[in-house]
Amino acid sequence: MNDYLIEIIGAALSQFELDETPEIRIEEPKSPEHGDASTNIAMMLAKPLKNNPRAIAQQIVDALVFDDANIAAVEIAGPGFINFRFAQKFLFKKLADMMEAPEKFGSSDTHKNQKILIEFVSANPTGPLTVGHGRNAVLGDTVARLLEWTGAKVDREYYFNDAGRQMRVLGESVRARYLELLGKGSEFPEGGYEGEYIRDIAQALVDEKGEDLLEAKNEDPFKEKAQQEIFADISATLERMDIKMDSFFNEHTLYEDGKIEETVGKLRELGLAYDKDGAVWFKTTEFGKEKDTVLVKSTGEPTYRLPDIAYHANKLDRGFDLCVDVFGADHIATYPDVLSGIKSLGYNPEKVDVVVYQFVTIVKDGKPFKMSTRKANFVTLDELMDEVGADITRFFFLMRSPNTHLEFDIAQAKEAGEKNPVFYLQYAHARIASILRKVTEEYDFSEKVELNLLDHPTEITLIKTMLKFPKTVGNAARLREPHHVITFLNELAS
RNA sequence: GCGCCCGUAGCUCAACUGGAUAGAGCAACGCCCUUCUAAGGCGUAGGUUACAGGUUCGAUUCCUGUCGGGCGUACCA
Repeated sequence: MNDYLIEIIGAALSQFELDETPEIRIEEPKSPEHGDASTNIAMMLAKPLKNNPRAIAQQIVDALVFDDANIAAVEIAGPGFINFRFAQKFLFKKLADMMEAPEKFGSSDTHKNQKILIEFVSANPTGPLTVGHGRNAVLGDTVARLLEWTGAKVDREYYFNDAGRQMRVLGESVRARYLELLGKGSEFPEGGYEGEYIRDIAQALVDEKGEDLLEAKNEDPFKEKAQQEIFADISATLERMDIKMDSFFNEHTLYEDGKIEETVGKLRELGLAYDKDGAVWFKTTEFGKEKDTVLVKSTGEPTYRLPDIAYHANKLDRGFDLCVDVFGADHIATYPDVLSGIKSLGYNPEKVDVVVYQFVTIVKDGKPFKMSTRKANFVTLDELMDEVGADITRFFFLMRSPNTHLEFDIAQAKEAGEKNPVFYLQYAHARIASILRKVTEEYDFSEKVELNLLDHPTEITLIKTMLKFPKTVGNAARLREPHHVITFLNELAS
């Protein structure tokens, strides 16, 4: 429809002698009094034509030639808007189109033929997923679905690292609990993981191996067991949320392939990496940063930045047209460095897109619930789902724009009445389903349906609202902001 | 200090990326229903969009500055 409007307006504009035709933009007015579509073109032309907008609008309208099967009325309003009212015939035609393939309604091909990799969750296997990971997981999965709906081929990838300091501490923590369980009480490592799940893993080891591990030379067997158990736990949690990963990428492989070395080497050649104080530094000052950053510590161990750069290069090497990363606000600092890195290596940084989300606060009994991972009084994603269910959990995580802080009110989520936005929508769905069931008992829909009977103002409004769905999906996908869909559903249901 | 994000009704958040009269849900207030409590129904009120400038026909939206909050600013991830 917009294309049609642009076409007829464009034709009407030919009466003016313009050096440069401004872009004709079609908008949907907020208020139904202002019609179904609107353009500000007359206001845009006020300056070049040195005439007042309303007069220009009048000239355009006078020259407008249109098919009255599409448009019922054209009005000039306000400072110079030209408003169009769609003909009912047009709406019914759209409605009929929609009913041709209802399950595809809203999908589009704006990302057709695009291969997109979306990386999310990416929690290292040091403990159960928390609510923070939950927002990440749901956001990532939903953005993936939106991209699929707009025609893309999407791969979901989980990036993790089972080496490194964190995992060592994890192994030590398990070992300490293991010794404790066998009555050989040792000191608990400083900064170790205190969560109850560590004890469970240790218990599993005691059950399996008895005292065999007392003589273990290092924490490796403990680490391995922990990783295995925790990963199983994470996978189960994701599955519970109906999230399926296509691939898991272990940071390890970057070392095995020599990609880490290669990356440093290339950066050195480019003069962007240098040695100082026994460490290798990345000249981030070249990219507008205040300080250079460390790529490889003096211990020889890389910081996370280096593998991140190598990983993104790897993703782009795999031929994806777009790589989307989902991560929390606390990780934002590495992002510019990664972009600088891959740009230096000759990749197009525009192929990397980041969805950043702000933190989640759990509100319990009307008060924010303070969480600390180290003290293990965090709320796990599983606990949250135990409390309110998987669907509601997903919904609440999507309800808000990613870049605002999210308050997850447990009481509201558990509320079974209309106060709970999830139930509000579910009721709407249930009632429609019930009407459909009743109606299909009495009527035969294989016959042609007389859509013209749907001429009550509320029915027209409903049709118009429904027709906004494809645009909503498009926006949500493009902006990677799933909450637009929820906002839409609320409008539809009300 | 510097960087990113945010500041909208009492609270939690929308506002289709620059449009016309800034919208929902809680909470509040009023009425209806009710043996009481709870729930429910109808309705009302609630705003200088943090503040000050700027850009233009038009700003919650873009730019600058100020104030306030969150997150970073590690040879942690």
